[in-house]
Amino acid sequence: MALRYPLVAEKIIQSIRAGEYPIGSLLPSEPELSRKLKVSRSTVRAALAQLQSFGMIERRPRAGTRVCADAVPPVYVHTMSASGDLLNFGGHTRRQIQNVENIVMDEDLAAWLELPAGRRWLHVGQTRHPYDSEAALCWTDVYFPAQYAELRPRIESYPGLFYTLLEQTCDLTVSEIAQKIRAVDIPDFIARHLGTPDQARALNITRKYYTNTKTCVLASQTYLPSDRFDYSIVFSRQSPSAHGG
Amino acid sequence: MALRYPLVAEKIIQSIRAGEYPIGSLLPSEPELSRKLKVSRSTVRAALAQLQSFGMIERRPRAGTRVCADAVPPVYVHTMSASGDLLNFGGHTRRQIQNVENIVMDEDLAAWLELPAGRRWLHVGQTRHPYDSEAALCWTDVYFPAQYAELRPRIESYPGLFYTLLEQTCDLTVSEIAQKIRAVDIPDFIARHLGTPDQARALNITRKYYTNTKTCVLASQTYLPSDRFDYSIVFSRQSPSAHGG
DNA sequence: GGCGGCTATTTGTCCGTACTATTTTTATTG
DNA sequence: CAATAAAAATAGTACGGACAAATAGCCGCC
Repeated sequence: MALRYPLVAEKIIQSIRAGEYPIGSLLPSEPELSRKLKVSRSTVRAALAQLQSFGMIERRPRAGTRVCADAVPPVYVHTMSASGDLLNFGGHTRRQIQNVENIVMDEDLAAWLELPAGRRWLHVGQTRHPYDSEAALCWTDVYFPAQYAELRPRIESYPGLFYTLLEQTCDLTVSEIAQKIRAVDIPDFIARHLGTPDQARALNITRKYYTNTKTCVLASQTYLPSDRFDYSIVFSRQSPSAHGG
Repeated sequence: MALRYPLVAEKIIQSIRAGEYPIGSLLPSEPELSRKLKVSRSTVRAALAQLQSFGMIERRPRAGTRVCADAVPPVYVHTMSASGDLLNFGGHTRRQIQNVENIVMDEDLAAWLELPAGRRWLHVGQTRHPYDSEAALCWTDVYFPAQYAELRPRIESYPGLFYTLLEQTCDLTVSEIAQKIRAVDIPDFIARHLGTPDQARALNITRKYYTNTKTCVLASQTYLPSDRFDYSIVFSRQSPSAHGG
């Protein structure tokens, strides 16, 4: 028996290539494809999931399916080991906690982090230093949900990354990290800690850590003065075999 | 409304950790889990698909589901589709070439791009615009090695990404992309093109494209004004091999 | 014990229906 | 004409049922 959803996927790909659904346009809706191709909506969805895994379409809930390529594009992968650290300071720096306090997230901070305002969080402000100097290299704000207050006594002494502490202590699993990089001016009080001139530029990296239920269990933002840091990644082209399906 | 399948996944993970389903053992069958957890088999399958993407279980048709880890392996993967574009402008912008010229790379530019000075390159300056406006959103400088001058007549009309043009025309394969992000001031002549105030901040993204012989065959840098752009990435925790639909 | 065949089991696939939350479009109002 | 409200459209989720195909274990048999 011939599986249907790969055939449906192939048919849609050929329609895209034939110009029926040009790049940038919306595909017909799932029920419409279901009627047109005479298969159930489940089968259409399985086919579209395959196209999505190929990177040929972008889907947005309640807004449609957009064509973004007419061929299976090469895929580049950046693999990041958690112990290998999310930034470039592997074991080259030590952490220095500057303050720990309970806060209610105000509107400005909530807008910047793209989180709901009004909730209570445990805020940790920290700096990083080279092992051979007292000079601060960068500043990080970390925000734990207030419900995880049990973490507080362990924060100072924990040597690893905070999200691993969270996973171990609170019995949860981080399944996704959303990261945003912006160019900003360094806030004055951070500039004083870091010894940078006023109006200096920095990379601001915000991260939100999510469980598989899409709950944000940790947020952080790091200020990297532009005279000391950049943000580098190497993407490698993945072997085509991984596409097999 | 609480989604069910992530909750089911979490419940199974905790059962595994609690020793109910030890590593190496078979999970109960899908219908059995469906009865036990009081959700439909579809929901069980969605949950197991998530565990599989985490690399915690192995599934074999008609042979069962085997537990192979009691924790999510600490690997985060960022998959970047090449035509699904390296930045956030999918099909939403059009390209406008501003100038094409042969240059010799001077010391300053070479230092910024971290490439050897003195070599000859073909430089292309371009802007990106929304489809419904003439206003320029961002600026990109692209540098081809001068030996690939055969590309020049095709640059204006080629609709896709330049590195794919390079691959097609010059019979080579890009196997690695090195990317660096920095916070900068927008240079004056670019600020004039983009209509941004003087001294405005921007993200500067430089990319170098390498073949498998570690030869740099393309370099680019993009200025993204900080009032219009950020750089977002989502890292997913999953087994690098698991990519199918 | 070893072999072969039968059977229940199990995942993968497919169908049709229903509901939800949000976006997009249309109609309405000031 | 702009702002607002209502309606339609859409992807995501969830349910329950059904069939296919190949495995694994069981039985009897030699």
